[in-house]
Amino acid sequence: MPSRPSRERAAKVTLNDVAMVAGVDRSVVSRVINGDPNLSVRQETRQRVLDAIDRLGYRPNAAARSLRTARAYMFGLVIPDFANPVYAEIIKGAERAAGNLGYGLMTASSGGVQLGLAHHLALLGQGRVDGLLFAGEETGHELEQLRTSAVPWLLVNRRIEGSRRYVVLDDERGSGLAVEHMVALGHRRIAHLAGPEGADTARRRRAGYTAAMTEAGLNPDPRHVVHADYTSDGGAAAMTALLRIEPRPTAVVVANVASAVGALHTLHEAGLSVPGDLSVIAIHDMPLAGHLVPALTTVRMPLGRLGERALELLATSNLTDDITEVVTEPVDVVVRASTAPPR
Amino acid sequence: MPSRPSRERAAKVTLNDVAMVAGVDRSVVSRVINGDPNLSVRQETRQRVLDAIDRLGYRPNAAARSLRTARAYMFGLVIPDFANPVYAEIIKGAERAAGNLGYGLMTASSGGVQLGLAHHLALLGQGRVDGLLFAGEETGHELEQLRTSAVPWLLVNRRIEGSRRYVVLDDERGSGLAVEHMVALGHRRIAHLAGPEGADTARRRRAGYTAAMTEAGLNPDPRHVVHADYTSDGGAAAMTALLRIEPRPTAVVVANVASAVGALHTLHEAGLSVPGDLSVIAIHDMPLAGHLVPALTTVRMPLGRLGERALELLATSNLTDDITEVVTEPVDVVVRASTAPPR
DNA sequence: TCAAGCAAGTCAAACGATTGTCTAACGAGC
DNA sequence: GCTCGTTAGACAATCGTTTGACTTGCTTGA
Repeated sequence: MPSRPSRERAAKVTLNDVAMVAGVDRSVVSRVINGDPNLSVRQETRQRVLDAIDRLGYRPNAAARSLRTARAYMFGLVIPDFANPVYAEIIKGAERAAGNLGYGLMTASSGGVQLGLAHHLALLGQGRVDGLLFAGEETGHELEQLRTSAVPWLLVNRRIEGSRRYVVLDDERGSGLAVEHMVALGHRRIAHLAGPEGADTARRRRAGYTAAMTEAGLNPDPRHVVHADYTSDGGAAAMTALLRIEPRPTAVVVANVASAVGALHTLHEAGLSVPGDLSVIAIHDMPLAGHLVPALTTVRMPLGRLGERALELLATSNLTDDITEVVTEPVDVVVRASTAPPR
Repeated sequence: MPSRPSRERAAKVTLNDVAMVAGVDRSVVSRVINGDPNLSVRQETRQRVLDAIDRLGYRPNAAARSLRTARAYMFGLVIPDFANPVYAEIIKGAERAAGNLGYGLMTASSGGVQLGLAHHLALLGQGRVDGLLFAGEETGHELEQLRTSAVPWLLVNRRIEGSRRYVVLDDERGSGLAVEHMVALGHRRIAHLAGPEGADTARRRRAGYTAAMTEAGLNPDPRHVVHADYTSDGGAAAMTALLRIEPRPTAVVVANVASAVGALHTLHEAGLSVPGDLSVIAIHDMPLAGHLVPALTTVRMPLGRLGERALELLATSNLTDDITEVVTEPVDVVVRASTAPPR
């Protein structure tokens, strides 16, 4: 009868221990575990090995395995801030893709600890992960360090000057659709509450806004573009600034949901009705949007797919390959209650 | 002049390579890097070593180091869902604490991939991390597996039957304060929009609600306690149910912010005013709360401190120690616009 | 002059797993 | 009875670091 009884101590059990108990060489145990096709064993021996593993509660040592095989079966993802729900979607997508490939994914944030990229590279060094995804706010200067690193890396959701390894979304199209939605409703004075001036995503969304305005035959008033920092506070402040402009815009395309939350709050405080006095649309969709007051119309971007694709590319690329991909999957407008024709 | 020029290839550089270039034994390089006090070396030699490291772009191999020292200088944290902002605060706290101790923290989610704890244990096995924090939704059954694991672990923000290793917040006090706030405003029919029935945090918050109601001489109507699942959708549905009760409560203590978002939305749809018709307070504070419409009164709980403390305890505990700590740090009411005296 | 002491390193054995190469035993075929 | 081919597993090198023990050549004190 196979030994079902409780496994033993939590002490360190190695391949050698298992081999002793099973009465075989440790190489046999290793091959049994890994299903090595070169191994031939009797069924009975194999069972002895499996029983020993079970009874001792053996767990392979990841460090030893990584050292020997030069693979960690683990990828890393560095994001700026866990509180930003945009990254949650990206992480989920990347985790899904990693799981499908039989890998794990570990995420760390660069924002909290002010130690920067160098810290992460030191920690993640070699041997800990097989590749690194950066969805962060690293400067070009910091990325310089990546060049001397032996682990494959890839920028997610942002490009950086001089880098030829990135995956991004079609942000131009995202804000373009937002503008088109407003235009279709009959708006002509459409403002843009943009992201931080330095950010690549903000730049691309702004470009999409401008292009779509021009395409619609509207000449965007330069005062109608204000920058915020992708936070609720920033969005609130920027909206306050927008409200001072005469004539006031009748619609605003907000660069992300967090800013839109702040913007809606400002409008409420100012006694303005949405969408009565002003229509609001934001880039990126997420569950929160549907529950805001009023429910927020958004442009749904394939953030999960972005994370997924980034990981796939990372897993299959050489360190020296160029990777410059735009994930164009579905981008569409989710119409809710915050947009309507102008009065 | 020290060699400033560009570092070289991204190929694999080992301690041996550095030793060759510097003309010393690899043990010297190792000791220089790690600041071994037993080493005595001439300043000039040390500099040769440092130059070689710099020139070759050497980065220590984490796997080899972990294998040899049996320490990974890395902790792991498993959460159920990155989209839940409550965990963001916990993660940040834990990352901070890890950084202070010279460790890294890697976070993974258990929810996305439906592989469960076993998968994570296999991946994180031995040698990859020095300890594991679980802020998740593991069942007691799953935790059984932890018992055979050699890596120290700790439950965060939840207890589980039979486990003596956890850190939690004072959730009783949190919802107690919420009730007291409502009572102080003059409310008497105070409902509780609770969390999922099975969840430990929900149970404790509910207990705090009941105790505070009793303490205030109010006999809580059992129909005034409804359960939701900590999501916006759940909160919306539960609020709908609450509104059907006669006489209607004048105040509601919501178990978390996500549910409160859904609840506010339901109230808005129902044409009820907050706080005019109903006052709303939620457990946990976060930036979003201040920007909702209306701005949400909350009970601020020290989530960051919880993560921080959990990591500290994990780092300093033996696998066999009991750890049963309640983080009681500041818990206070953040008054915003969603609560007022009853009409 | 000699031993002791110190400075400046060197040597080599681990850590735990993987994997290419070997070997012993056995049965089949002639 | 002998060779050959399999089967079933054993052997041992290796991955890159760390670290206790050891060596070598000087200096110093008596």
